[in-house]
Amino acid sequence: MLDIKVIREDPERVRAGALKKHFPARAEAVDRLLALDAELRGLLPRIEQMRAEQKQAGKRLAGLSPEQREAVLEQQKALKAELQSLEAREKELQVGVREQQLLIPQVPDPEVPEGKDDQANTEVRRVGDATQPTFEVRAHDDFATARGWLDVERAAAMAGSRNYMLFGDLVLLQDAVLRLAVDHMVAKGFVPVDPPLLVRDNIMEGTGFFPGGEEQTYRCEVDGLNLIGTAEVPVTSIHGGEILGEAELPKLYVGRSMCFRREAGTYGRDTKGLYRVHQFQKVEQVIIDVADEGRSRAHHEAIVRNAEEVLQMLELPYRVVNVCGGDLGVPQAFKYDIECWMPSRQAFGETHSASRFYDYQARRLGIRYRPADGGKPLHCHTLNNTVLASPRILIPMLEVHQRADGRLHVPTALRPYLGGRDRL
RNA sequence: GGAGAGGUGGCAGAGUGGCUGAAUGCACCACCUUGCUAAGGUGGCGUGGGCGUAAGCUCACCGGGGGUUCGAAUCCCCCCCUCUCCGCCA
Repeated sequence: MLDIKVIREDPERVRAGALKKHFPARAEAVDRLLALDAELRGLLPRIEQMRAEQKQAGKRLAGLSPEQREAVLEQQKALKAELQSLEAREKELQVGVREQQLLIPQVPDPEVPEGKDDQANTEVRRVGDATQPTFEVRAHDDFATARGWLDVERAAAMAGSRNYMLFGDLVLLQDAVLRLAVDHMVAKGFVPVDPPLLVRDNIMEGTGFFPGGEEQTYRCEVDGLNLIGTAEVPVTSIHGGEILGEAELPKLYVGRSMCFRREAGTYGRDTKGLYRVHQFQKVEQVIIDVADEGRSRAHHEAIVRNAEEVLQMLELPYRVVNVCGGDLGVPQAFKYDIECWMPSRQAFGETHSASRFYDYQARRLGIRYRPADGGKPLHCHTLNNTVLASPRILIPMLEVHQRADGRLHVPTALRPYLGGRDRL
């Protein structure tokens, strides 16, 4: 969430930010917040004064008093009754302020393009050769099914649509790309994490997925737990509620986990193949560092490069796009997507998403650090980016590396993970 | 699942109804001392909010939420977590 002081100082900027992200309803939360906040601040001095009075009288009463005690007690009771009604209102206001504050989105950075949806994203750079080969490339799912590597029908029969089963070499290939991604990040000093997949509501809230993302989340109601949609959730929350030392920062983590998404409201979109599915595996990089915009920006560029390096090792053509306002999530200030070339679509398809949040998540989660000079604790900055998500990454793998003979080319960097094989 | 014990400031650890926002130690910050990456001395040092140009004043917070009381870290209830023992299962 945003610092309430920031909202008070420049509500117009915050409101404009919400509108740039195409969240008109959330923009209105700014006004509701300010109204509640104003009432609360009007009430607080009165309440505080009464509490101070109560405290003082109580202390005097402690020492000694024969029957004078009775009179004071009467007064105290009257004071208490009045105070209680004011406190009830205070409580309401505080809850209301928090509710509205959670709804208010992070303000997008100035260089975020205007726009309603991904059509308005702007290309930053394009890497690799996306030209079509001479033979006719089969769509990834047709190809994989023909090879006996994929069965969507049987998966759907037991689990519904948007499910899949992988078999044989495709399972091994998936493990290989995931492991390559983890190894790449570990070599860069990231600590690998195998996190909980089921988390409490407050963790979903802290990372900005709740409120708002409930529909996309599988929930285990009897236990009050939610299946994570990304390792970002538990990994960013590792230091929730803590005050770190500046010397410990930055924290570099690479989470590897299953991810689950309901994909509600996406009926009819991307129904074919492995593009949009309910469960997948993802390697995710997370950085927690000091509150410095320049450093956040530098980290952001670095984590995009990390993902690009993996794609280059996988010999996949891709482009990096600057995500427009309407395509940004609630907590993000800026986001790059990486899109891999997908021959069957004759288009680039999103495979990665790199976000910076500044202190938005850290404020919600209570991740702070004590500056080296010993000053007051500050909220950290957080960032994250996909390193690799499968099976979506298998789409370009199966199409770009498909060969005329019906076999699959194995990129050099991947061969050590597949027993040295160069074709599958 | 059953039975106990416990959750206090960055950490360790006192505190069982008002004198406690909280002893003490460590860590940390500032200054001083000291002939050398050690040791010592003095002072400071929880977090968040409100009011104030400021100095400062004030309120809340001792796992979370309710309650008792004029007054709760301290008493009662519910929940969460940790540890130990038993059971169960892998």
